[in-house]
Amino acid sequence: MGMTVPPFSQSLLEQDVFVLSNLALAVRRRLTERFAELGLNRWDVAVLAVLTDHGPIVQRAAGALLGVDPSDMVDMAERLVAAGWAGRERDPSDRRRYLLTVTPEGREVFERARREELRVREALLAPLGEEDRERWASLLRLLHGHVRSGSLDALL
Amino acid sequence: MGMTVPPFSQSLLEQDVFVLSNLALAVRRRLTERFAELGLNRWDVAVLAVLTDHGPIVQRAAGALLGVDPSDMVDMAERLVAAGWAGRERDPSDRRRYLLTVTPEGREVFERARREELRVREALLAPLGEEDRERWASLLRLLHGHVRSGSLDALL
DNA sequence: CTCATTCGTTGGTAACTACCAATGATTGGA
DNA sequence: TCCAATCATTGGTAGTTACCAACGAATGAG
Repeated sequence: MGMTVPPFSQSLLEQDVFVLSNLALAVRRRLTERFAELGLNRWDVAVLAVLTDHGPIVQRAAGALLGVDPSDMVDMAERLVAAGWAGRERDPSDRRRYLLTVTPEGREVFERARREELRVREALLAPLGEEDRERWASLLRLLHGHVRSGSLDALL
Repeated sequence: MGMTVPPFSQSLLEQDVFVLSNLALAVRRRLTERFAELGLNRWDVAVLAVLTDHGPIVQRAAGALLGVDPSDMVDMAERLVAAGWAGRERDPSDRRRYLLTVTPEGREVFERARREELRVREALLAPLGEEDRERWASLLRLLHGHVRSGSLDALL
């Protein structure tokens, strides 16, 4: 029996937080590998998502949406521009600002990234039936919203 | 309305892998903070769990159980020994080896860590009813086992 | 016009994760 | 006895994430 993976300690498997982190890390790693095959890293995808959803957007604002420091946005934006996935132009009405836009090529590669995410998700949810998939999706979003709303802090 | 957290892009929220990663990261951060209040980092807890579950264990084997490089185990073990949470003795039958054991103080601090995990878990699951909690726990472990068994690789 | 503020940018720090090569002490097999 | 393998250890590299201070260019308020 191909037991390639080292078994964890029972004491760790009892900790939901540990299991959750471990699961997320493994899946994220998979997806990151898939993204890499498209020449994308995770930040590329995140920024492309923001540009796709929020039309032309000021570089600083895009960073704020992702919780990224303005100084760290510089290279991220530059990467996308260099790859031809994003356009960067001075805001005519405020020449300090850069307006970032997604290019057609950017939309295309982002679509491919979405499809990769779907494939990884499918592989993850493979052992689940339709009902369980819906429960999982529902619980996942519920908990995510709960945590992001800050309620978690209040309860601790 | 305290909207302190920047809203994510819809395109990112549609990606389960992203949501999962984000959720796990936030919860893990919380727990890491709690651990820090006990003077513990995440590796301390993980190693203590291994020592608790697998009696006296060879340092290298403990590392293997956690997927940690032998060279990286050195400092982790040293930290626990210095804190009085673990004992480290040469294996009488093979003096190359170190046998790591958890001390009573180690068991105690690990128990406290477990309680912290429970508190963070409780805060996370606060919006869920009893039924949903069981569903969540069940799905979480099912998916974790699925991923760790390597089935995910095969399906991609 | 002056001045405080904003924006992008440069450059730096710190912690963490994940490797890898080499070495001395020790072991066990040939 | 000799030699290959094992174990802990040292020291090194590389990538990621998350900060922070400072600066020039540009803006807008007064």
